[in-house]
Amino acid sequence: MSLSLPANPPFSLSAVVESHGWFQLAPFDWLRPEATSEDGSGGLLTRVEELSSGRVVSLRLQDGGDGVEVEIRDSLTAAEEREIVNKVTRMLQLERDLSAFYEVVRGEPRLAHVEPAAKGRILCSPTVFEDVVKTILTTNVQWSGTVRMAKALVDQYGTPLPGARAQRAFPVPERLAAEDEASLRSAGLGYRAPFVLELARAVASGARDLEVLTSENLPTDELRRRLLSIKGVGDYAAASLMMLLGRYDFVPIDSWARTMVSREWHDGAPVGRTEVEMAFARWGPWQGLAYWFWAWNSA
DNA sequence: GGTAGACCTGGACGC
DNA sequence: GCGTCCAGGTCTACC
Repeated sequence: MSLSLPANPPFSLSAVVESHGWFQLAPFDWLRPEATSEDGSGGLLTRVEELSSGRVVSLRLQDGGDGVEVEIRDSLTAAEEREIVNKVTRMLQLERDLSAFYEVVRGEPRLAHVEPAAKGRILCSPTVFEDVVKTILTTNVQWSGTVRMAKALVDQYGTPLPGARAQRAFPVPERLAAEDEASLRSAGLGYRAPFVLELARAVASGARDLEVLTSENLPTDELRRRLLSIKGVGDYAAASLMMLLGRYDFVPIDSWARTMVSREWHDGAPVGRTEVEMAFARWGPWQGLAYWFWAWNSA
């Protein structure tokens, strides 16, 4: 069966998918546009997803009209279909309205590319839990390490797709909560293992509700406070997660951000948090997006 | 509130 | 091939 989901214009699947490196993390798989069409349009995003009913399905997402076309091999119940619609809507931020952002950055040459290319949406996971775990996996490690750890979690703990055991979903909190720290360490998570385990157990037990963080009614300061209360989530990780949650008031400042700001505005001299913050402060509530999509001189 | 050291791993480098 | 050093954010203990 297939589902056609509309998006707030402008929309481009490849612009969302390639907004950052999430598409390289299991169980996402991305066939770039040049691999799927002669004119360079399109692209195919696939992902194995475990539904709350316990069923595991394979999703194939492609550009479709004014939104995205979702193809699922199996027939679904109405509840399962609703769940997939909700998850895809979150993954691709289909309902995000970025017209105010485009208005604010109009006239800034380094951001002139965003609106014509339908950039501004950021690829998310279907659940906040998966986004938080993966963000913890980005800390204090090079990107190749994040890719390796995400793959290990999926390969070792993800529920397989029926008939294709090599294809697995991202493990649900209950699955990770049943493990012990040594097991997660053996998956290559290192010192992050207790952080991920504690989070999974808190979510599985109901002690922590992460999905409530998607509520637009939650004040930004309160959202940040709740994210920082998660072990393993510091300033950088909280700012990154806020971007995924549609709050752009903070710039995720990591070593790359400091390097790029240093090259762009300080002739390569070492810079700290303050200089990065000052570089994007003028964009106010959109500064996170301005940073994210800035066309760096030296990138 | 600010700071130092520990955490873990892969990659770069020198021998 | 082996050993050493370093980079990458966050936590905890300490001042």
